[in-house]
Amino acid sequence: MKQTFSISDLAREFDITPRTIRHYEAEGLITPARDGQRRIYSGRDRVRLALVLRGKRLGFSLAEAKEIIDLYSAPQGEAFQLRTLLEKLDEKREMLEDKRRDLDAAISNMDKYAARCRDRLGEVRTRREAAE
Amino acid sequence: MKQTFSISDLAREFDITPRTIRHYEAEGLITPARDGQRRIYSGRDRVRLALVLRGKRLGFSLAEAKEIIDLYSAPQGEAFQLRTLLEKLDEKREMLEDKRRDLDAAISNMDKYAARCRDRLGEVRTRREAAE
DNA sequence: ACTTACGTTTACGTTAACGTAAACTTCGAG
DNA sequence: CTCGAAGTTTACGTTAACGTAAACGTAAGT
Repeated sequence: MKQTFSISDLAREFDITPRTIRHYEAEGLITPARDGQRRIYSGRDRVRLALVLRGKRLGFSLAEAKEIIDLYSAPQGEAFQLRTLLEKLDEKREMLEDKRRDLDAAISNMDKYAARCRDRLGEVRTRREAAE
Repeated sequence: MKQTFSISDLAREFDITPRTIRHYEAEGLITPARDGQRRIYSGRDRVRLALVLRGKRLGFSLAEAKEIIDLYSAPQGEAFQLRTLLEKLDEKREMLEDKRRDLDAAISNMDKYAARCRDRLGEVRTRREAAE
C-alpha cells in the first residue's frame, strides 16, 4: 500500500509541469524523500500538492497556502499547542467563509441577471410572434 | 442622486491606491468620464470597481474578471445576442460553482480536522485531571 | 555502445499586477 | 500670489510564480 510517485507522475495527474512541483518544493510547500538525486513522493506529499493547487484555485498565494496547509501537519503535543492550533484554524476558517460570502454573492448576482435576460428573451419572442 | 467620485474617494473607500485604479482603467476594466484631465467616476464605475475587487479576492486575474464583468454590460439587443449571452453566463456560472465545491471541501476538511483537535484536547485534559 | 526517456541543478527570462518616482497642471485656502 | 493638496502622464522598478534553456547524470531498451 506504500504508494510512491515520480515527479512526472504527479505532473501528469494534476496537469502541471515538473518545474512547478520543484518550485513548490523550493518554497517549502512539499518535501519529498530522495533516492540519491531523484525525488520520491509519498501519498502524503501528493495530498499536500493537491491542497496547494486547491489553494491556488481559491486565490491564495503560495505563502498563504503554506500557512494553511502547515496547520495540518502541526505538532499536536500538549494543551497549549492544541489551543493555539485551534485558534489559527478558526482564523483561517473565517477567511474561507468570507470567500464563500463573496462567492455566493457573485453567483446569486449572476443568477438574477440571467433571469432578467431570459425575461427579455421571452419578450423578444412574443414580439416576433405577434409580427407574423 | 447623480453621485460622482474622485479617484481618491474610491481609493479610500476600497482601501487601494489611485495607481491601482488607473491600472484597471489601462486594462479596460473601468472607463470613467473626464472633466478635462481629471477622472470622474459614476456610481456604475464604482460598482464595476467593486466587482473587479471581488473577482480578485476569488482568485480571478484581471483579464478573467473583465470577461465576467463585461457580460453585465453586454448589448441586450436581439434574440441571438441574448442567447449567446445566456450561454456565456452559464459557462461562468459553472466556473463559480466549481470554486464553490473547492471551497466547501476546504471548509469541511478543516472542520473535521478541528474536531479531531478538540477531541485530543479533551483527552489531554482528562489525563491531567486524573494525575491530580 | 548508442539512443531515448526521465531525472537533476543552475540560472536567466517572462508575465501580471501593481509600486515608485519624476515632472507637470490645477485649484481652493490663506 | 503663493502654497499645498490632489490630480495627470510617462516610465522604469519590483515581486510572485513559474517558463525555458543549458549542461549534465542514469537506467532501460536495441
